[in-house]
Amino acid sequence: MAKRPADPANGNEPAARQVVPMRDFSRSLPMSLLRAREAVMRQFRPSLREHGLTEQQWRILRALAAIEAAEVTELARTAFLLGPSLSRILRDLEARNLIERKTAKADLRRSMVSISKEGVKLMASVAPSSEAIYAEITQRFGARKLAELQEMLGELEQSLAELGAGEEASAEE
Amino acid sequence: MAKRPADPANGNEPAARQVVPMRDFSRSLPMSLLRAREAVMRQFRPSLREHGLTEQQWRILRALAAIEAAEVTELARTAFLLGPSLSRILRDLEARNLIERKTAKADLRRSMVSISKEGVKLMASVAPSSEAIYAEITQRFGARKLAELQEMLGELEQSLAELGAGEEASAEE
DNA sequence: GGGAGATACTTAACATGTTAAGTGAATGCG
DNA sequence: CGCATTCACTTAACATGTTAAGTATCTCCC
Repeated sequence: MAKRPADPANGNEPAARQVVPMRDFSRSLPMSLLRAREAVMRQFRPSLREHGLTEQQWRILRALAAIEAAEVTELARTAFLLGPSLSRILRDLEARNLIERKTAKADLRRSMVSISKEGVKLMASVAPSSEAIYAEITQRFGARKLAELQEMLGELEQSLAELGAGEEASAEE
Repeated sequence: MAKRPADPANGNEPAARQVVPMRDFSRSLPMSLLRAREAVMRQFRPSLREHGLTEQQWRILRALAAIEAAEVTELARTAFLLGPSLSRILRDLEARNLIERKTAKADLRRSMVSISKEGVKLMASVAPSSEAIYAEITQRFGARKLAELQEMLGELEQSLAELGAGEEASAEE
């Protein structure tokens, strides 16, 4: 193994040091978004946890609270969850009696999901602290800036929505 | 009661309809961030997938490519992964010979992780398309707006970092 | 009206997120 | 020195993300 010259600073022998040219990793857009979201969610998680809810379960309850009932697919779109995740979570929420399910009469494939009374009660117990946290975030960051940020995020989403739609050219089979 | 009046439109009986007052769900900051990030990652995932890498594995390789070697904890911070996730992924990356590990001589608890030659080779094969995608995103959204967005995201993170640090007053034990 | 294809989910399998507990090694202090 | 504490990581356990398959139902066209 006389393969490498001695390393002056320490006994290690790194295989590479900036061999592949790329942007600074920590400043990439995905990382920025990830970190920002984590910073926000970190504020909410403890409160949700106290009430025995995960972030996703909370999303589902919130989505359901605003409407009477929804098909699973529609709910997935609203709560921004993939079908399989939603399936599992609905199973658990139903077991906890937080939601109710009934298959549609007209189309036996569809099932209509709605929040139960217990679900509403749970939501009511979580909402105040959740709203308080959101208010605190808004105040810290600034309401105007927050609105601007959300505007930009929406535009970003728009820009990319067009992109991801019509092209599956390269390595699809 | 007669808790609820009959529902005129259909045979269902929803337990609640906007019973708990909350902001419009789809416009909450966490959702905006989640959707934006998903829109971005959707662009990258296919390319990574072709090379047999997940998003997180790619983050680790990128982080390692810029430095010679790093302790696991340091790497977790850089790649923004929790310890347990990182442990598993490192185990797998090591099995695939994409990284190398050696325990530090001075402190047997620490292990120094570095990217291997194979790892560098793999990175080199992914980087071009990854950079191209990033360039496309930048162009679509606008370089200036992108910079602004990242600036705001950083500020948001800052605002909340202070908040989450010094307070564990309420229901901690 | 019958069968091919599309739909609405659900299951399965594997990877990661998240919290708690475990393990071995270093540190500090009596 | 001895031992409790802290530290760096790993394992474990459970929930979700992600893709692929499976299942039942529905649609449409011949």
